[in-house]
Amino acid sequence: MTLTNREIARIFDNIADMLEIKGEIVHRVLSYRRAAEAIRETPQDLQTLAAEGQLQTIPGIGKTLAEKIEELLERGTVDLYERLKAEIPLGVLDILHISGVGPKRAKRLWQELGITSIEQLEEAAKAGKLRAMSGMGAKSEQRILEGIEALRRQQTGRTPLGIAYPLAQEILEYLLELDEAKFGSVAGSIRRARPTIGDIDLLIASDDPDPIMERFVTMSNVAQVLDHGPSKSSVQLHNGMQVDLRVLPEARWGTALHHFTGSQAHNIHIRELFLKRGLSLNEFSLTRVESGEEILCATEEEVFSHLGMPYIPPEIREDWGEIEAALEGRLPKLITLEDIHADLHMHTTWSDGTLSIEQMAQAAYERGRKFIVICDHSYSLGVANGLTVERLMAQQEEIRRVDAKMNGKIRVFHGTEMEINADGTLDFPDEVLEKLDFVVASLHMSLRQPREQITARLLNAINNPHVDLIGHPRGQLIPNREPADLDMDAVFEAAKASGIALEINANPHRLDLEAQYARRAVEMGIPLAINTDAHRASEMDLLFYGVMTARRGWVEAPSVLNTWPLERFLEWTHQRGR
DNA sequence: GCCGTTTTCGGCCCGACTGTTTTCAGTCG
Repeated sequence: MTLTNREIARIFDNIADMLEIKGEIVHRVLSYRRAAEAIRETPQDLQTLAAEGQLQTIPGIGKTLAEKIEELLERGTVDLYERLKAEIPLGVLDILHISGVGPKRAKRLWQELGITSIEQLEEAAKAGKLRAMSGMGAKSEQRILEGIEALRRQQTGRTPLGIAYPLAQEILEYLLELDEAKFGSVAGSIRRARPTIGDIDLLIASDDPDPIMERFVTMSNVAQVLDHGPSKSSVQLHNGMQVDLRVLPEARWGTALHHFTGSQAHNIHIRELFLKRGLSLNEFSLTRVESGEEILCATEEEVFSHLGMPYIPPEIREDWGEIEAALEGRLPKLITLEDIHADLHMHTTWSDGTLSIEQMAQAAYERGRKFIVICDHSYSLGVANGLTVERLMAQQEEIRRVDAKMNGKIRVFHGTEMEINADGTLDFPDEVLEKLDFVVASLHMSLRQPREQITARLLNAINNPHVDLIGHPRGQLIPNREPADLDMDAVFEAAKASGIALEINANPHRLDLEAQYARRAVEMGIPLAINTDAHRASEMDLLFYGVMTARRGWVEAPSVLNTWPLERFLEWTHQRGR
């Protein structure tokens, strides 16, 4: 059983933590952390890359780490890790996750008090044993206990974007009600549209921060105030989420928003470029290193312009090549919400939706869609009241009737979201599929099959000439269900060969394909579709999550079926054998 | 441990808040 990318990343993170506790130089530690992060973001399997000798093409992976990855793939572990584990109990690493405990304290707690678990630490803190250590007092003890509580409130590590984003907007709007607050923005990973969010970052422009900070730390949903200063405050909410608020003067907005949007890797790269030009960048300004002269930037555009760059959209600020692209004038023209005028995957009461065909058509029309495809489930998905062939054909009559009734305001087409069964078979035979306007095929069941089996299932659907689109290809549910163990390289190769499209499912619980896979699909010339998979009218409003995900994947409008004029869309489905 | 339009060796982004340190270390983002 070879290790997955995620498991290898986790081992590198553990190695980084242990090296840090040992007091290893910080840059060696950071190398492991950066490598772990890069591995998590890599859409290809490390195994494949290793076989091709391509591991060092991953940024942050050099000769040494490439060898360690190869050893991990072969043996399941690596000498360094084994030696470190023999030296430092793994429980000490758990303690590191407590807010207020870093490597230095974790090491002293372990070595001076023999504490190797969160439970032991809690017991010692409650017994007042921590204050015996130099540099630790009663307040530190209390803070650690609060940190343990905070960790327990935080049940799952990261929060889905679909929960964090509306919450962040709500808090921001509440704070902006104050006259002292001129304007504000959500920043951090929400602004970059990461599918899951660690904490909420908010930024407000003001010359008088105190009342804003006061309103922030006294919000009714605050469980605990973590920091409370004039420029930065942090709280933890009752739901476990941490929210950071920064307040800065309007004249410094550009540098501030850029700084707090990140990513950290992007910021570091940008700052290095500035340093080479004799400029130091922080959240307040640019500073000429020699003269100390300050240059204020009120907009992000100004920040980039001082490097001779165009504006880089936040969704692609991950140091995945956007800085080089900006310098060379080849930034993508990212797709926008306005580019989309069709939705090719939605449900009705015929299967598990809540509205009739006509109601969904009307709701889509009200949201400016020019055409939609009704794709209800097929019969093998019994829990969703999937359609038999007979009901499917009856549905077609109803769809034709509604399409006629809409009188050209919006076109309504007939499709299916056909089940790809556990044995790889499809629910409808070719002669049925031929009668439909559009065919989506999706995996819902037996998602934990071994890689070869589940990949073969999906390839069977991809290779069927009547299937136009694979719905939510990897089958993940954010935050709790991992994607299926698919050989994505094989999936992309097959999709390329068959000319099929792949979906970016806009529902924030799915966001599937994720950005890095969407980017790879586009690079290979595979068309995409961004669909809401709506089961009710309100879910049509989640389309922007799909668009943000696409933007993260450097996707441009021409690659996306939903941006095409109707004639071109119909032509494309025709060419696919209809 | 990575990496190279100043470098294959010697660098590696930058600042806020807290607590207990009488001048700063630790932690965090």
